[in-house]
Amino acid sequence: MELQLLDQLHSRRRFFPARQDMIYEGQIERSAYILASGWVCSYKLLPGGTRQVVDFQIPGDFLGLRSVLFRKADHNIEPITRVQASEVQVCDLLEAVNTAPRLGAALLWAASRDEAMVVEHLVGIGRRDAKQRMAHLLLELGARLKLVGLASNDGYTCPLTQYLLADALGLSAVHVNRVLRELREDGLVTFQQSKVTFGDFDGMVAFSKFDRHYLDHDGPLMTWPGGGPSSIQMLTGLPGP
Amino acid sequence: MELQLLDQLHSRRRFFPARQDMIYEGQIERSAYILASGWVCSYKLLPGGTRQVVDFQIPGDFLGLRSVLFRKADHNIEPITRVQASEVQVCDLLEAVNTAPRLGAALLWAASRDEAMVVEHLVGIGRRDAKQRMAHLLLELGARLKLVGLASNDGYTCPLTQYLLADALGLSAVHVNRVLRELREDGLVTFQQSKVTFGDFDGMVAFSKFDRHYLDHDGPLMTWPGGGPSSIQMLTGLPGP
DNA sequence: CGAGGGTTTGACTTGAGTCAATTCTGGTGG
DNA sequence: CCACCAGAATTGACTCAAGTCAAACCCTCG
Repeated sequence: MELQLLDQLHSRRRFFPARQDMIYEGQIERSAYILASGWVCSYKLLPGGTRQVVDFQIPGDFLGLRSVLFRKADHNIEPITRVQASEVQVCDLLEAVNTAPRLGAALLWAASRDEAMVVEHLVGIGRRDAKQRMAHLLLELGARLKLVGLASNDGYTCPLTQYLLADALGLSAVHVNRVLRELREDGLVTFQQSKVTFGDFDGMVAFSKFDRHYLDHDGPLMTWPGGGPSSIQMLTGLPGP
Repeated sequence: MELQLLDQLHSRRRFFPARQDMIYEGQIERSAYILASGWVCSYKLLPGGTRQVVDFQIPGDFLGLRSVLFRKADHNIEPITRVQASEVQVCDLLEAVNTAPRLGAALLWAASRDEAMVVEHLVGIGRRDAKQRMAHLLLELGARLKLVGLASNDGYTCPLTQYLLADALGLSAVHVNRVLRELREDGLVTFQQSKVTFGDFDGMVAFSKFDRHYLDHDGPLMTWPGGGPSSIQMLTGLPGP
């Protein structure tokens, strides 16, 4: 029954060209999306023109939850590549949650997982140096992509520019370039031609003190009778690894 | 009826001495708290001994939601002062949510508001310089304290040390001291003897580009029939301003 | 009144930013 | 198929914000 509802949520599938905001700060019409293909980033603009990328989302991610819950979106969401996504409208979502309370639990859990990721990002920017931050980010993206079958331990395809990396890591684009060169010279990772290639995966993990624990908290605490797939997979309909 | 449930949540009231963790990373017993008096901070430790304070909580704040939803707490929570708080146990919370679905909506909304605050913090650390970050933090704390009647536009009592400020802002304690001196010399704020005193409130707002918008998103989208108080106030039982 | 946090300051170092010039690349239209 | 262009990546030289180290100082509370 919940599955049926989820199918409905997936009904309105749309395409978005790169660089044209799907959601912008202050927007009133509220809708969320489930990413089917392509990458997007959520960011905030500061007076002064600089911006801070809060997170990147990849296929399978649910995005814009906060813009649905609040009256107005409090951040922007922009496709990095051409993107295919299922629109989820407020009313549908509300209805679904009312009909299937466990879906609400899954949402709450998903929101918390989101927050955990933002917290990890915060910690990185606050207390790690540029090189570690970069290594950490590349590993995190790899781990997340692997969950949906888009990466291996060797590496993955990555459409991010050095400007985007800079805005995510709180660095300047120039410094991003220097840091990437250092990592390459250390034989840890190579990021060229839109490809991330790990030269020494274990070395990366050790160097960046990467602990993927925060990515895979177990599913929602209100367990499904019969122990189905994790809530996030139910939500997004993507297969596991 | 919901009110009755909330009363139950407030039943187990406890005291905690300063500096002794209420929740620590990896902890299995899961419980959350509603802060009645005193200040606490939630933080993460990094290998290497440094730490990053994610947020401070003040009376009326609900804390530890993520530590309840996940199997293990993913961060630490430490009282800064002696603290009085009502313990909320997982089972009670679950029961309450099951009995009153709207409470679940309120929780979801509260979690999102939390995330919005962390995002704002992230943006600050990523893209604002030390002086602006400090000004912004002092204003934010002021705004939040005013909501529960603990601050005026003139200032407030603040138990934070310069070390705590440093760990929150991603700075060194020494630099925090210098930045506070500069702000004082500019006539914007004074922070001495555990008192924050605004010298030029409007100047502060202008200088730090403070926009309190993110603090007061309107209540949960599933509105209470009859339009009662906002969910957060319902949750915490504290009066509005 | 002494001790131990917490605060202040100065002197020096360093990670990261800025500016500016080149080179590389992928995509486009002729 | 190729010349061309815009955006992206690279690199060097210089600057500056913030960190580190170290030494006082100063509350406050037992």
